Amino acid sequence: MALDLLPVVASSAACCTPVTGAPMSAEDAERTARTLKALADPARLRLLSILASHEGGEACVCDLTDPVGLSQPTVSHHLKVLAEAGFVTRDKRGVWAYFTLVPGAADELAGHLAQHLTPGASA
Amino acid sequence: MALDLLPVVASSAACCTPVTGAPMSAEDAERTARTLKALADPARLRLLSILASHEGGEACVCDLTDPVGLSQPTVSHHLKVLAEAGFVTRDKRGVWAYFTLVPGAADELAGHLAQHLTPGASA
DNA sequence: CCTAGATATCGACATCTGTCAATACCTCGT
DNA sequence: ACGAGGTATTGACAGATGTCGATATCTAGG
Repeated sequence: MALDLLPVVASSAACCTPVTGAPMSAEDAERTARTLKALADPARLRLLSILASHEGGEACVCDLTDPVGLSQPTVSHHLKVLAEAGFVTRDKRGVWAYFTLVPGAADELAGHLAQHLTPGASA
Repeated sequence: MALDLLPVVASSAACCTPVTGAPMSAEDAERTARTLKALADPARLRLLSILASHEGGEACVCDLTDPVGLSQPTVSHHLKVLAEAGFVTRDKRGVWAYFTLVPGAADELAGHLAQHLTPGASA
C-alpha cells in the first residue's frame, strides 16, 4: 500500500496550490522593475504623453518645459531617465534638443508583463 | 538642410512641432504613476509572477515568502501595496491568507498606457 | 483559557528619488 | 571673438521607499 510513502503533502500542507509554470527570474524582475520605474512618475508620464500628442511623437525641450510646470533642469533630468530606459531618443539639432518616442517601447514592456503576469500564460 | 527656405516659423518659433492631440491630464498622470509604482519593484514583480505560475493565479503567503527570499513582514508589506493598487485580492481562510491575481488589471494599465503613449492614438 | 502557528502592524534605519538654484557647456548670430 | 540663449551637469536637500526585528493580532486545537 505504501501508506507512509506519499502522505506528507496531504496532511500538513493545506495551504498549497498546484504550480503550473515557472515565475519570472530574479534578473528579469530586476530589469523589468528598472524599466517600470522610469515610467512610474507623473512628470515623465506627462512628458511622454506630450510627445505622443505631437506630430511624429517628437518635440523639443522648449515645448515640454512649460506644460509640465517644472524647472528646466528637472525636465532635462526626466528626459535623460526616459532616454536611458529606452522610451525616447535624443536628437540635437543646432541649439535645440528634440526628443522622440521610441515606437513599440511601451508595447514591448506591456507584452512582457502580460506574459508573466497572466495566469496560465507560461504554457 | 534647406533651412533658409522655411516659412515664417523660422525666425522665432523654430523649435515647435505641430500638436495632434491633448496630453494626459495631471490627475491621470498622478493616478497612473501611482499604479505603476506598485509594479516597479523586483520583489513585487516576482510575487505577481509567482501568483501567475500557480493554478488560478492564487497562492498563500507561505508559498510566497521563500521564493522571493525576503522576510515575512516585507512580503506582507509588498502584498499590501499590490492589493491597494488593485493587482491582487486578499482572502483569509482560517489561518492562511490567499492572494489572487486580479484578471485584467495589468491589461487595463497596458491599454491605458498605449492610448496615451502612442503617437496619434488620441484620435 | 492557553498555546502554537500564520499573518499584519510598528518603529527604525539606510538608501533612493524628485526637485531646484547655480553653473558649465554648446551652438549660433553679430 | 564675443555675447546670447537653449540645454546639460552639479550640489544640496526634503521626502518617499524597501528592508528588517520586535511585537501585536487572529485562528484553530487541546
